[in-house]
Amino acid sequence: MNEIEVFRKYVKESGLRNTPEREVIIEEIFLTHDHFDVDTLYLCLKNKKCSISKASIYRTIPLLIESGLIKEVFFEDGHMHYEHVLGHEHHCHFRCLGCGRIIEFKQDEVMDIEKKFSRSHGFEVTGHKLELFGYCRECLKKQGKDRKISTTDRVDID
Amino acid sequence: MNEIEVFRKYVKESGLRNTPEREVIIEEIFLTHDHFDVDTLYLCLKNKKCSISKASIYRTIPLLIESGLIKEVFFEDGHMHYEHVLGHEHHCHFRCLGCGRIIEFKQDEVMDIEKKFSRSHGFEVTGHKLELFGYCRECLKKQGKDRKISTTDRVDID
DNA sequence: ATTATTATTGAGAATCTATTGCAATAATAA
DNA sequence: TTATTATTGCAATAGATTCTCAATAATAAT
Ligand SMILES: [Mn+2]
Ligand SMILES: [Mn+2]
Ligand SMILES: [Zn+2]
Ligand SMILES: [Zn+2]
Repeated sequence: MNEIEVFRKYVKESGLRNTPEREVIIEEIFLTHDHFDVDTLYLCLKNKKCSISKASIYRTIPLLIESGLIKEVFFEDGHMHYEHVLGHEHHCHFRCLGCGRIIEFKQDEVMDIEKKFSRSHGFEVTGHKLELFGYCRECLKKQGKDRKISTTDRVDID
Repeated sequence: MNEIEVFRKYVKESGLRNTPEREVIIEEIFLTHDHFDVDTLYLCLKNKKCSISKASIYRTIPLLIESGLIKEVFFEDGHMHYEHVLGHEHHCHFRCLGCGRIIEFKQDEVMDIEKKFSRSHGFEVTGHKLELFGYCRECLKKQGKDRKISTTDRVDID
């Protein structure tokens, strides 16, 4: 099932109605793997002459989250940023405090943390969000500093 | 050094000026370990007759973050929530999707993830934010469901 | 196909959060 | 004590999101 089919199934089961506007929004979101926000999505569609009102975009986003197509990634510059989920492996984010760049990385160890916490508390853990902060290599170079090597660090770089 | 002393040092070194308003804000924040937002902080102070304008609170928060006294914890209900840092051990948060409750927990394994990422990318990692999502025991009971036990789960509960 | 029902749309108004301009005040240094 | 200027409170403003409402259109029923 692709994203459109998933959404059609979702609206049917929820007693909602599908519309061309919603499918245009979904198609635009799944064109790239980039993070996005409401305004850039709105302007993208506007430039492509398939203009959709901001109200409709704001009203569609909760449906896309509910149907598992997208999720919130981070809040920045006064508004939320999203990414699509379907067909995009789960990953974590590193944010460079110097240049603002976001780097994605996969990390299976977080699953162990989920399980450990779930066991010890008797809770059901359905997901997580992990964000690392720091400085990317370019920003470290720019400052003339190399990465701080901690004493517990291995010396060989893999 | 307590929080007031840390802040006095910070304003001196930054060429700013300390004020009674700022110290009242800091004292209120460090009265409890609860998460807080601007509005509850504002109303708390208003009720205690040491009213301070919202503008001053908004202007003070970046200074408190910069001086390491507080940090952003999560964005919810359309605005940011904070917690104080000094004298409060670093921890992660579990958010119950049923009742909205936030549960704090400590988790050293994230440090390993930081180091691993730092080594493999040559970045400097200065911090992280880990949030788990799911359902707390009370919410699972309310739904008549127990926690799903995955096949990889150990059976003995520690 | 036609009709009835009602969810959805777009435009703008309203709301809410956060920032900013400004005159009065007050913290620091001279 | 005086001079300098950061800070304050208030109100105005900006920006993000939600809401109102009339027109439209997706679905179900006939
Ligand atoms: Mn991502
Ligand atoms: Mn906390
Ligand atoms: Zn960078
Ligand atoms: Zn709960």
